[in-house]
Amino acid sequence: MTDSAADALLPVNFIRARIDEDCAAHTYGQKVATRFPPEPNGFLHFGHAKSIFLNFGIAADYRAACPESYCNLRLDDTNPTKEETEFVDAIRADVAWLGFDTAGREFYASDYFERLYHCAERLIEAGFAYVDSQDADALRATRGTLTEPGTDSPFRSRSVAENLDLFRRMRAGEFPDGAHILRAKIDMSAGNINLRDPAIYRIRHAHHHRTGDAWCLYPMYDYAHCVSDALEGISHSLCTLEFADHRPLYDWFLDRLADLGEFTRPLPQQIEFSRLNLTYVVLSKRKLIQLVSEGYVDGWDDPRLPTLQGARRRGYTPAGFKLFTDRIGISKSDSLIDFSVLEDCMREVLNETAERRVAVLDPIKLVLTNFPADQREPCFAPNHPHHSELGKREIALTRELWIERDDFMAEPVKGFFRLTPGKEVRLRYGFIIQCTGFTADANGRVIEVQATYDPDTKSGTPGSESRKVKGNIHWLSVADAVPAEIRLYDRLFAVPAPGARREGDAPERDRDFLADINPESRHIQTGMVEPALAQCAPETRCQFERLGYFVADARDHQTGKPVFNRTVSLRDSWQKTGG
RNA sequence: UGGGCCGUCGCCAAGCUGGUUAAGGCACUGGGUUUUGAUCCCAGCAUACCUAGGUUCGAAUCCUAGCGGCCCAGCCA
Repeated sequence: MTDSAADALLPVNFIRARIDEDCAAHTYGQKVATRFPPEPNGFLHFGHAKSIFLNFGIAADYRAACPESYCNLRLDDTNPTKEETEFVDAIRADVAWLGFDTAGREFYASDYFERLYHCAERLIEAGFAYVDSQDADALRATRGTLTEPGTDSPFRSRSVAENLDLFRRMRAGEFPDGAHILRAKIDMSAGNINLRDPAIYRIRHAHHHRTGDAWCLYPMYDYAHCVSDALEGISHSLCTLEFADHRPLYDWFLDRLADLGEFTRPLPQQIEFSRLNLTYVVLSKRKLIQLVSEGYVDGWDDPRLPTLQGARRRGYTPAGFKLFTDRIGISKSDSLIDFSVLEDCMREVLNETAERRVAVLDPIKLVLTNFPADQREPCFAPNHPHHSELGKREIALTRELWIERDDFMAEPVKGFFRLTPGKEVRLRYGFIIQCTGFTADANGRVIEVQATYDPDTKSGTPGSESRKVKGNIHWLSVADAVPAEIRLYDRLFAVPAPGARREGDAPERDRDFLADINPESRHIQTGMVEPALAQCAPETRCQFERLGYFVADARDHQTGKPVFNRTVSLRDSWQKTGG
């Protein structure tokens, strides 16, 4: 039970329990083989991250017990009208970003077109498939409904010879799109609609991103997927719950093909788990496409989008996603994870790894009236409070400083313990100061705060600890601070379930998810940052002390012209309590 | 009288070949540390497992009947 500490850290779920048995019994020899099979018709989103860590994670973990284990990246490109190379490249990059090397393990369903075709002929020869010449409307009309059985096609009893001839001519390009399809001959009265003679092949005179114009006949998912799994020696084919109804079909194809000698047993087995649902976002491909194409966001990598590319630009980390997927687990129950769980995971990782820096997002000037105008007092700020090995850096304190507008209140509310007239506060890593006054413009807006500092209270000097003040605010010297573009992001949607019906809405009818977009999801402002931040590389992550985690924008940040995106704010129990 | 899946603490989630004090995490609450109202540390947090019956010495775990939720009628994946 307690073999090692490492065992205790491995995720526990029903899928791993199943695999444990197969692995121990060597059902599939010395391997556990999985695959991650996205269709290259869009960008990967947070839901895919769950699947990636599941599939690649299992292959990695089981190598200890079954050394030949692997996970394939398979591009499921069986529909030439929707798929593009651009997406393939993005998918590969995202998988790599999450930490998985797919070198030598990258496959395409389109690589198997010839083999798929061959197997289809075998199926026809064995009487398990036939060419149907009804049009799409007729097919729909004869499929039946959820409660009524379908009816047999008039073409269902064509001879093997005729089926084979037609199928070959379909491949040869003799027929236009839609003229015929190849169907599995199963049972038009099955309660499971997927078994009512499902389509196996359709004619599509279309250019495929990899096979070009070599084919005008393309296999359907249900057929291509299980065969692809078998060809790749997949042992456990993991997919989401909505495919559970397809499992009988998955097994039907493979069983028959195995009987015909095309595959050897044991055959791959499909296991379903529930997909990720997150509050305040949409994870449907259709809706993401709409948000991008209609300009509600700035592109597929907009930091507000739940795409992996967006997350990366937002400053989210692969380790954060790993923590998240471990934390939410794998099961078959419909779950709805609060977005804050993901944010907390990012905070947890960033807290450990991100160096601290100082930035003032909404600056007002603070003048230390008893501080000499020509003096520069060196102060030392540690780069990480828990990791002294990361060193410290010098920041100079001068007479004129920038402080956060929020850190001063002319008339403090109850519980406010930062700067306020007559009160003391510590300038972080500097001195204790006392507020002596402030000046406001004609509109009553504070434009400057005055204070005096106590030279005997410098941080790090003997005795400085003895004087306790509750407030502790960050600051930047006016002389040294560099202006920076700061992009503050909030949730893209204002409600937990975008597009969902709410109380008072007409029944049985969803609202337009676009109406739930949060108009305040992005604020761009100019703040001040410490000089070092103007020199850092794009994608550098750090914590702006007391504010949150930020990342130098991958596209727009330049040396001397800094641009930072807020990844996530720090937790704030002051704001939370309504202060 | 269609088929499939699910229902354990606010959110996740173990357990479900019957016998455990019903794991664990997150959130939350209280206390401690702290020059980030952050972090960190300690403590607390389901006599209860959708409901109602039944079997049993004993049921979250087995049986029956209900209730609730999700998915399926693409020549999409």
